Amino acid sequence: MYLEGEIVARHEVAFRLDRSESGSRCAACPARAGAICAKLDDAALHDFHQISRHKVLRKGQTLIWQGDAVSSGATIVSGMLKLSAATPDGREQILGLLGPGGFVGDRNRKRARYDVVALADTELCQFSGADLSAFARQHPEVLDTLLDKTIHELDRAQHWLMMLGRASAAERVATLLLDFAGPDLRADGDYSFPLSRGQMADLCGLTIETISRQLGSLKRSGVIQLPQRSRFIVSDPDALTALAGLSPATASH
Amino acid sequence: MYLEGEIVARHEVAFRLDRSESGSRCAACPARAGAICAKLDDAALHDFHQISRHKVLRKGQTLIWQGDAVSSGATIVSGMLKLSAATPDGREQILGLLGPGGFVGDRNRKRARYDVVALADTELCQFSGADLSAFARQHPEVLDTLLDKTIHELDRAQHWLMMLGRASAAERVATLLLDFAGPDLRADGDYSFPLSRGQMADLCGLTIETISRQLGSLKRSGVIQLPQRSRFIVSDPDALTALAGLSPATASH
DNA sequence: CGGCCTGTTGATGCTTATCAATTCCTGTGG
DNA sequence: CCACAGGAATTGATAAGCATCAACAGGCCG
Repeated sequence: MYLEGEIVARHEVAFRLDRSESGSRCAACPARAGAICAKLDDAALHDFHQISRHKVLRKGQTLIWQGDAVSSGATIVSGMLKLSAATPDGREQILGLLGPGGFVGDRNRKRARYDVVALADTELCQFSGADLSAFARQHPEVLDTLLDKTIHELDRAQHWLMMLGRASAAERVATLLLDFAGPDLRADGDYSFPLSRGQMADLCGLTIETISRQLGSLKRSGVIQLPQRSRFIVSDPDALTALAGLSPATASH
Repeated sequence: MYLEGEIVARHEVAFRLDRSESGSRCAACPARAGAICAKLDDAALHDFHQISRHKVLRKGQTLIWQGDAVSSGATIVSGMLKLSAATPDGREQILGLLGPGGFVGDRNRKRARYDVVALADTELCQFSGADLSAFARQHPEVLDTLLDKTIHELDRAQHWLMMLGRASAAERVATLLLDFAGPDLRADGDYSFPLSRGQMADLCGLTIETISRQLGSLKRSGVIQLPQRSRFIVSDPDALTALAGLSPATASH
């Protein structure tokens, strides 16, 4: 199995670097600009590095199970995590997605209210809750950054509240495509779906079939093209934006 | 108008106290235990009091309009605020409710993404964004408390994401009633609706008619009684809890 | 007593879920 | 390299759930 071999190799490299000259790995960390360690100076970064532990998740692996006791937090170095809750009868709703720089795991909470699953192979920088609390007491700038990140997550959640509460299927899918396209939306731009149809459905509060139909509808009306399952081309960005409706200033992600 | 007279009187009392021996009012503040000033000691509380301004909103008044520039924050002393967003064509979704101790207004944000409206006569303790930032730099415990509160809001928002994305009308209404009843749910307990049917609809992502029908259905099946429009009695708490479904451990509010 | 706002109830239709069948990729093994 | 298996996605038919439109009832204030 090629993939697994690759992952193990990456893990070992990470582990070796982890034990090397402290802080050097942090300085080169691609996720640092957006992570809770962003505002730390070199000395503080050295200390912070001491309490961190590198961890690798393979695509599909679960970091935290809904209902588990949680006593740690982690920054995402690379990859992507999905936070999702499920009802006893199997309905699932994605509560959030986290990319590089994202922070998962809340202090003060005893039991996880949602599953945390890797949507792609993911590297984490993990901390124990106690270590993180102690560090934050000495370095309030971590709290400051964490507060900013939490507020940002709250914004995103509120944006989706509006979607799930009041938007039609067409509006939800159009908004999702704009989200996927990101800030550099342009005519004939070629973008990829970071999620499967099923995951898009769990995010939008719809079914796979409805997602598929809405994409088909957008394709038939010439707003987008679907050259492959995992890619889309935005032929008419203005039309897509108009379909998304719901307030002009709703760029999240 | 009786109500208005009462409000003006309260406002003037507040104003006089505001100018009196500093900190004394804060010490007696009923909202303090849950507010961002909860962890401040007496000296810090004195300083904090200096940058605060008392403000009173009448029921129905708007504190912040969606799209407005915001440069201040406020703690709710008494009353209740609604955070809601509306689409250009008039659909509204409530994004959150804040009671005493709640904090409204986000640092770093240039424009409000939602309206903030008083659902009842409301007293606020208001701060300029600059003052609050400066104070927080010197008293990181404010950041700490604010982070806790923001995480709590995020939890609530995620709980509602699940509701709006995956719950039926019956489940949403049952959950709402449990929310209203609070932690002391008991058989034949008598509770009041803090929201109108329309506000409940805006919170649940439903219409007024659907809310009314679901309440009627619960009444007909003997789970609740509706002696007045603004009150309900929970005859069968277990049935109500079962109807709310969606994970046993979802007490918010 | 009477208007008016809020809430309830009823009839109908649209939107989206559900169930089912088929097609299309993707990647695996021959 | 090609064929094939198996999951993912699409498409179709039908039904459930909720919205919408409309009429009516009940409080609450003047």
